[in-house]
Amino acid sequence: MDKYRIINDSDEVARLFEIFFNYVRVLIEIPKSDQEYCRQLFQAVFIKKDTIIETEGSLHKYHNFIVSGHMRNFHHNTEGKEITTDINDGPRFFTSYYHFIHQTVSNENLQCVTDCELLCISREDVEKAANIGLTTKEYTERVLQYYLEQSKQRIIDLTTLTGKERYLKLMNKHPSILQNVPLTHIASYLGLNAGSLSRIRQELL
Amino acid sequence: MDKYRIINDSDEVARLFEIFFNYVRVLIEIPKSDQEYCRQLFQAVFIKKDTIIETEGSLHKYHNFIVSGHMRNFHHNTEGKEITTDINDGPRFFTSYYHFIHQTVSNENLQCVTDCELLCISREDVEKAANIGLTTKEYTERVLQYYLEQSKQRIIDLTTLTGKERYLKLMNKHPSILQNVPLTHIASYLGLNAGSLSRIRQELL
DNA sequence: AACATTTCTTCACAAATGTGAAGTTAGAAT
DNA sequence: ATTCTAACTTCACATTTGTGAAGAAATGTT
Repeated sequence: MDKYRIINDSDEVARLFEIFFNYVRVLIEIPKSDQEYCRQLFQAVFIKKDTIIETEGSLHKYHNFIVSGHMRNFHHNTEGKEITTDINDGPRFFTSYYHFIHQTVSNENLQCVTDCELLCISREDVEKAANIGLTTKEYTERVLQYYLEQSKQRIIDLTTLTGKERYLKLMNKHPSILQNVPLTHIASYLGLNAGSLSRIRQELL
Repeated sequence: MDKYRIINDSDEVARLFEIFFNYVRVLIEIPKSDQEYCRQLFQAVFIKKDTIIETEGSLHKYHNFIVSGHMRNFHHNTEGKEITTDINDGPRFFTSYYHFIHQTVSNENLQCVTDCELLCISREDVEKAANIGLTTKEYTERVLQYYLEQSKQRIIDLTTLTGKERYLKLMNKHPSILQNVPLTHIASYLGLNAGSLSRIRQELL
């Protein structure tokens, strides 16, 4: 079975875009004409569990929107250990922002932890859309700001909360992550040892 | 003695702007005409040690550039405890980015920890400059991106390094912070208890 | 079903960090 | 100089987290 599969069925594609526009609408209203253009630029794909869609040491080509499923962002530290820096579920954009913006060789990997339905747009098409004067630019700014706000909160959590508190917070905000993503990755994301996380979970029973 | 003092002496002002443009030049080249306009928009001020220039519960009015001195960003958590989220020395921009952009009531305080020389521009003037088509907008984006990159690295450090390693890293990158900022604030910034930081310092002797 | 692989848990011990009180030092204020 | 306050250290003890090995459980593969 293939790891990638382009979704062609028009009903399926329509369903994905409906979720996409519902998500985007919260941040910014998109005119009908722009929506039509989006349907041309984004490609709908199904990606199998565990597939890595962008790898370290390369230029990341796509800006990805998770319609359904779970993804993580990870890299290898100097000792070769995997460090998971981000985990999220759809619907939501999920990209290695810094490298996508700077067009520098990335040191990060984007992996679909579960089966995923994605809407992907290439870097060039993002720019094409921005040049035509679509609402893209404004939207990109908001996505960046949202990401910044998330990072800020995460720093506060890491400096002020205990491991147990961070775990509970994640459990409350994203219960589906706990049910779908291996605890090894969650431990790394929370800044905990796998064994320590296991102990924390035990204490909560 | 006043806490704020507008710097009028033209030689002094010239010195501050020289440092400012030298800093900015690294990220983006500013045309002479724009530089002249900057001199009109930014105000040079001297601010005394310990003065808080923007407070929580208000709209932050200025975008601040530290020419010399040390500043910190802090807020109070639900238990009323001070949490220091950012510390830096000049030359460098230092602002509560999220709230400045969103123009929402801030929950953060900006404090000059030592005597500071600042160049400050009001929110309205930033927009004014952007509308006139100055290089401002592009520059603001880069500042934001830089801030994002910093946040990302800080998250990695908090999840993967021990307290001692984080302390050493700060010591190497910003030795002047250790000599000028109270350890209480540095401990909070590093996510450590003041006593623990003291112990770590002792072990390094 | 049988096997292999990954994920998760458990354990005992080590190391790191938190806590609050007490004491010391250093600076600021008068 | 004296006093006052804030900053820093120190200590003993509690709590949290790390570590690596071993085993149990779950999942995937053939």
